[in-house]
Amino acid sequence: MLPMRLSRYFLPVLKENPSEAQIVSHRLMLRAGMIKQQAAGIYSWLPMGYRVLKRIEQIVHEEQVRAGHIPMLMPTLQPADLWRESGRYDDYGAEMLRIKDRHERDMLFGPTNEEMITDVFRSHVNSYKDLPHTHEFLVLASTGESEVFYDDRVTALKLGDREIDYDNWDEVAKVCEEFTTLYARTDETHDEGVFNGVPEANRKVGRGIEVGQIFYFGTKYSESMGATVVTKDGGKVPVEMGSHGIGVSRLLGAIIEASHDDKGIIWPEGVTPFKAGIVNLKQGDAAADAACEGLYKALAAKGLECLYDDREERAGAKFATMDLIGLPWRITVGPRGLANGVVELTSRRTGESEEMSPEAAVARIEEIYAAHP
RNA sequence: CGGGCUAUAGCGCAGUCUGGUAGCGCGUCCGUCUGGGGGGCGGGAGGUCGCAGGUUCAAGUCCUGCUAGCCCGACCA
Repeated sequence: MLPMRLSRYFLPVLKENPSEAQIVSHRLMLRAGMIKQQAAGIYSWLPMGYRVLKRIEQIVHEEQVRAGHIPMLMPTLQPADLWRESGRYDDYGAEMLRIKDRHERDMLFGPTNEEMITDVFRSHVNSYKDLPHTHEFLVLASTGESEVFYDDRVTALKLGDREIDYDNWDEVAKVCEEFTTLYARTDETHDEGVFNGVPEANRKVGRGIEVGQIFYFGTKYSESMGATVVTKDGGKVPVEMGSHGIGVSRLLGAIIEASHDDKGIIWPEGVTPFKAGIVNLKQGDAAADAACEGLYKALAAKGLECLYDDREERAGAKFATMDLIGLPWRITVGPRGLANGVVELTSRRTGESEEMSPEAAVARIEEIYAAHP
């Protein structure tokens, strides 16, 4: 997508804190014009928020595919009959939205997809030969949004950098070992005694946000819904099942929780909605306007999506908006600097500024993002 | 589903106790001076006070019922 002029964009920022938002990430998303609440727990993603959401989704998707996932899509509107088979139609209470279609058939708004995938599976997979050769499921407790106690080495794991041969039992076992032996608990399951066994240098206590989980179902769904395969010796067994997921929108919130200050969001380069912001300090000044246009086009030519604040606003208002929405880099353009042939490149994270020629600024931005494809 | 809190202009709030002309800040619109961190001055628009009943000469304010939102819990992938 091309760079965007703020005067033509839709960015409804709020100067004051909405009263209903208590959590800092929620507050900042509302203030930065990323989301709009439509009902309890139901939000519209406004342009700025949508860009970040899609960006994170894309990263997660790419990594999942790299790890061997095969994407597919299942309906949210689901027939009640499948849920009756698994027994969950009655287990769920008012939490589940139940509806009837025009033929008076019972339908539901599926909060999850186990019944769907089990039905797909049982329709098309009959033999053990059709199954992938997975050796083990890893089961992690959900972390919740709470205090967490963990061994430092848990977060030091660098999974993306390694190649694993899933047919090699020893290799897989080694990874499992890495996951399952290190201590990592929420306050609900925390054991002070065991935690004290962790080397003191690695002992960490902090706030945790659940952004994903892994569940092991066993044969809960396969048995009740008849998802079986024929084994080597001709027998019939229900398949072992499990699931895992990443909450993309929650991940977005977690990033803000971890990366903000009192002025607003600070986007990491990898997920920022725009690579940089261009602030024209004196809209209508011939030199400033021309310099901004030049930057805007030069960055666009290099495929760098930036946001040009070309509004008729005071400098202070433009700075405040940029700080709030959190673009990691800002190019400030004004008559004063241009008289010396320079613009200012400012890091949102450190607040440090550096004066340089417009060409040098473009080169720097390009260089910075070469490291964040 | 339980417990607590809230509802007044687009947003943030006062006014409710003690009933009597609908207020403030921000935003917005017009004009003007400005122009390197949410600017100054002048002028304007904008509200069936969440909804429905009731008490009263009179209800934003008192009473009853409802609805919506927020927080905590329960539930859950």
